[in-house]
Amino acid sequence: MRAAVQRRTSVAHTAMPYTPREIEPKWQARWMSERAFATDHDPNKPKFYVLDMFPYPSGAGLHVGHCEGYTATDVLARYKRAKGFRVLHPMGWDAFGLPAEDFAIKFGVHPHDRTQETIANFKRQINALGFSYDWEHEVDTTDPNYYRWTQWIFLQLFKKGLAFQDEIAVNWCPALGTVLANEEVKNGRSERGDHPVERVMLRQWMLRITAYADRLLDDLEGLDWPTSTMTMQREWIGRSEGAEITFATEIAGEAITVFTTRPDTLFGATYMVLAPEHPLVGKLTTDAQRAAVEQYVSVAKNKSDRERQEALGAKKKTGVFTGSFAINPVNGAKVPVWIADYVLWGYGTGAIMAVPAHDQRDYDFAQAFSLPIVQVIAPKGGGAMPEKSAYEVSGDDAVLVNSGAFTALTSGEAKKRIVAELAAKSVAKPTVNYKLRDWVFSRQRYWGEPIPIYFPVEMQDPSGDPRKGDAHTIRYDQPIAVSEDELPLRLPPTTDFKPSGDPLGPLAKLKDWRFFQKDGRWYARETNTMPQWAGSCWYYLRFTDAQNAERIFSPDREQGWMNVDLYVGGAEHAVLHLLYARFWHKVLYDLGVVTTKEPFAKLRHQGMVLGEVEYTGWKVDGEWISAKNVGDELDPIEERPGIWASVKNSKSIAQAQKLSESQVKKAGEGFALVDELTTMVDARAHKMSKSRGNVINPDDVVAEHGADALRAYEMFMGDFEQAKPWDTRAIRGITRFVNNVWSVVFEPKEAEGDQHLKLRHKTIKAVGDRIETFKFNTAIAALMEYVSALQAKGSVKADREALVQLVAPFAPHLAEECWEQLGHAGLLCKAPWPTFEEALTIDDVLVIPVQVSGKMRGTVEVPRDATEELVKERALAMDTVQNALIGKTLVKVIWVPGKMLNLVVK
RNA sequence: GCCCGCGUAGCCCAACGGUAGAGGCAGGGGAUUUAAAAUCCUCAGAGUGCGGGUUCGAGUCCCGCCGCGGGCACCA
Repeated sequence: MRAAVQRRTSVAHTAMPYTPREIEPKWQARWMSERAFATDHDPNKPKFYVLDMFPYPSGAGLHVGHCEGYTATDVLARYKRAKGFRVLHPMGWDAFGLPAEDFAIKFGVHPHDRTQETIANFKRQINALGFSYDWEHEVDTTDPNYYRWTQWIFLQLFKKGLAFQDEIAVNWCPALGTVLANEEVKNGRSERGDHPVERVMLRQWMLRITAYADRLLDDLEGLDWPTSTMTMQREWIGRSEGAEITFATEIAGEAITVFTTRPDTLFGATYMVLAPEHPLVGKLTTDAQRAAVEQYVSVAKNKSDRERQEALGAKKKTGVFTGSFAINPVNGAKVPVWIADYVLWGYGTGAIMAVPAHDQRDYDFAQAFSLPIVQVIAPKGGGAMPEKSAYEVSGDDAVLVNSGAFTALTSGEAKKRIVAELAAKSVAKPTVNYKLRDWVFSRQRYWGEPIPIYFPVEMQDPSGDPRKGDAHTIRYDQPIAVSEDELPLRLPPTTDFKPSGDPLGPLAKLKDWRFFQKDGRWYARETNTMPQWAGSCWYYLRFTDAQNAERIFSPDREQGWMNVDLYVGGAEHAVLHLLYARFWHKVLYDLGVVTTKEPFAKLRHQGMVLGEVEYTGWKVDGEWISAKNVGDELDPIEERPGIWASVKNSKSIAQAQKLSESQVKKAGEGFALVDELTTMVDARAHKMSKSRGNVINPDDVVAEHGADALRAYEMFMGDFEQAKPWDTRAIRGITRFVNNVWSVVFEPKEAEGDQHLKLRHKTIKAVGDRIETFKFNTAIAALMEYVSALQAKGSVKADREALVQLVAPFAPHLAEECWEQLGHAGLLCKAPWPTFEEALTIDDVLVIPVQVSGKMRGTVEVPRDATEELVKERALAMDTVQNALIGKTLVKVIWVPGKMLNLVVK
């Protein structure tokens, strides 16, 4: 009998189990068939444009890091829809770029085909997570209907003189077969692939982003962006105010102009330095010095950025004297002119006045070559000067010394006066400089947007054919825009994508495409393509009207949706993508194509999702050593058994040994071997990487726990913007939570009366507030509390409905299934957000902490509107308070209404 | 070297300047089970990296350090 009852109970449980594997596809299919997330363009509703940084669809598929950002935007999108907003929540593909092309070279699959495969896989993964994207607004940067407009924008840049060609020293990466933007080079190596980069002179397309430097800087003001990102953009633009000052030389008619931010230190300029590339180098070099100078210049020019970097690390400065002198315009002093590669040709005028007393770099150089150091600035009101370094203080805290008529002025005042005096003699002018350089916009690869430009071809023999290799000259100096009605200029089909080492790129090999005849004349197309950044510079605009076949987008749509209300993506794009997109946006604004000055009103970066916490012990020759004796990790080598590192203060190599939790024990601040408590081990989470083997694949998590659990877990892990480790065990907590929500709805326990009324209203308020403030982890914590209460004490229907609605943004499939169970025929994602009454979120009885001189002595329970008198009276009635008052005099009472009481005694 | 962020129970993380604990993981005990898993109940656990300061009161604000992570790096 008993067994029979048991069985029946267990049957009742299994009759309606929570099976994400079934309900998730069910609701995904329903959402799709009902076009549940089709964008509502109703202008009478408030708008909310919530955007993810669209991904490059890599072959590796979606990453749990993507999921975090996409879940956050999806939570907001679903929440805002429920709050009555019309929401634009699109997704697309930043699909041009090197990996597909490299894959093509390796496996012979056309980049287009490969890209479509990887897009399909990404889309499958995204849909499996139940994100509410409107695929009717999808864009693909490699689609000719999209890049047609990327090319159109390029032509507008060209017509405005913002796209131009230049012969410049570029970062040529032989391994990648292309040039790279300055931004794509780190420590003299390519950011992508970590290959060496060389400096070579090449004809390049450039975009004049520097013309927008001030606006890119000024318009940051007022954006709701992370301060760190704003700071990085400001520093990247690097606006710096100073003056250009001209020094006469010994050669008539040849003067050296320098840029300085410290004209107040002019009396301390004891030598000058020209960059090795400076055009005056040859003229100023004396015969006696010529051999040495030529030697130095040729070495410097061939130095890779990597080598320059290493020289910087060593703090060793190199240089050579030209043999000639310049005249300091402020005091007529003769100063020697040197050449050194610590002066950059690309910044300012490529020449400096060196003030070793007040600039550390000049100081180091002067020390190395025994050049004079003259102090001209001192701390205001006396004070210590550094003994072995430059004194770099300026402004009102520093005054001039040894500076003729300007002595005793503050540094700030002297800057103005000296420039004014020299300006009157036309040897100085106030100048602003930027670190920002113009943007190198051409790439020598196949898989990118063709640049819609062609050039006249001059044939040596007028009847010759350049396609056959007949002698000809391409007039690169006469670029012609492809007519707008001929766009898109399609990428020609080919099977040969291999970079040839030829800076013209693979397209140059397609002679039938490259050369064409018009009105009896030959022309040659530009064979470089655009960089991957191009497509992402304006995709957020196309999203508003992705299927428009006639124009880039309709003005109605642009005005109806821009600017982006919330933009979410990785901090790695803090400078590059965000700066480039802002630049294009401003150009489009000037053209009247868009109506907002800035594209992204609010920006948030998701924190990195790290791998699981790992315990790592270190061994040298089979013996354990403490982790603190281990130096830097060595460069990763594929397929090695452990990770290797140098050992501090020795030539030994340590090998990493992965340890299980049972092999380690907490010891003081860190962890040690359980058998050897003095040997410390590393306990930390590492970045997910293939080589470390700690990558979590979302597909696996969905298969095991379901999409809702993955979504909710990603939101629960910790602060959205902070890095946090993955914890496979901790997902269980979320799985339990999801199950609990399920059982509250499917195995309801009726409560006697609406006993959760206040908790319900508090929870509705809390979840809404926390979604809006990006505190998703605490929103879920509030829901966990609520669900626990409903499980423990039973619920009424209003509880169950509120719970399901509040859970919906995080676990939408579960919520839809529950909503249906609660008797609703329509979709939950179409239902309005629950409301709360403020009065019901406030407690009637308060527990007031009582302190005596700041120390906790207990609490008193009082009505919500209790006065100070009442609380004080009850507090004084407590023994713990009385004991603390013995022998003391009450001098002050701090009463924070509704919060706490503090009795201050002496 | 400079800039930014972060250091709170074994772990992940909460906490308008006002009772250090919301939530989760792991752990102990118990219930259920032939057993295990799952589930439920329950218990315990830190004084907030270190040193100063401001305050009636500091995890929170200020100063100086240490550690971790990220970014920048000869920009005159």
